[in-house]
Amino acid sequence: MRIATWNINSIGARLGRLLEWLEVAQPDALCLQEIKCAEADFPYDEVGAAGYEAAVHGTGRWNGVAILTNAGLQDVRRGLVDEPGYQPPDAMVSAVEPRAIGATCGGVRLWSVYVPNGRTVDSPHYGYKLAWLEALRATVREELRPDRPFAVLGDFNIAPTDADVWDIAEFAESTHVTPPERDALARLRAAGLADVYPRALKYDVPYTYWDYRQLSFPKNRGMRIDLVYADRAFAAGVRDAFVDREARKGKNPSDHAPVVVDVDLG
DNA sequence: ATGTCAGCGACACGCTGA
Repeated sequence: MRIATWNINSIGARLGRLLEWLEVAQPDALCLQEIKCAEADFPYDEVGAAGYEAAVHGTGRWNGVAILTNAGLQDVRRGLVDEPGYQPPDAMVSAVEPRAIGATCGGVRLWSVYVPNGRTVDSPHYGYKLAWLEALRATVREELRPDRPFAVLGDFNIAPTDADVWDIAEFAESTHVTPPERDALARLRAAGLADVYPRALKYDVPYTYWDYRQLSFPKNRGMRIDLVYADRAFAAGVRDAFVDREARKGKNPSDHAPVVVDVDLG
């Protein structure tokens, strides 16, 4: 089975690139993040014509996640256990955002997640990020079962180690590299998940994201923040994993590249 | 040089989020 994850940065702006990539890469399941469209507005017909069913969790302008598959779609679950919402400083109430969806595809349990960015360490969005990661851990603990392979794939907005950013000195005051964020990843691993580390098809480190600004992609000023966290059964079946940086090239790319995993599951 | 991009409300481009 080929299973992939891709922060597509708007399915409306990227539908052509998505259909082209599905044709070339032929994944059996694809976790998408930042679709930026409501569930009812998802391009089901175009994706269906390419051979894929879609489970979608989205409300419109921001965020939004989906799982596409040609291996059968079952037991779709939207949102996390006790998922926190984001409460902006001037807002009266917090709002839960569409950032997580789970589904079983061809016997494999998959979650597509878009972890909150955090913005800055002193922002309320940073605390929201940490609380959201705790809810993700609770959900993983509830979902892990011995009878089916399991993986959480998505944009975690955390670089697991200093080597996962182009220059750690540039991140002295930044989110994505702080100990509390990395501790949250460590707790996911302690719950029974392993980081499926992909091959880089060029350069040394398999970055998955390059900012649109400052020629970051040609200069390879990237970050590895799109991760595949797999349980023991899934991880044991991994035959190959790589970042498809070709998808970051050319006209109208997303700022993220897909992570592709080829896995044999009994 | 912020060497960027997307969506929104509104219909020109500033604002927000990344």
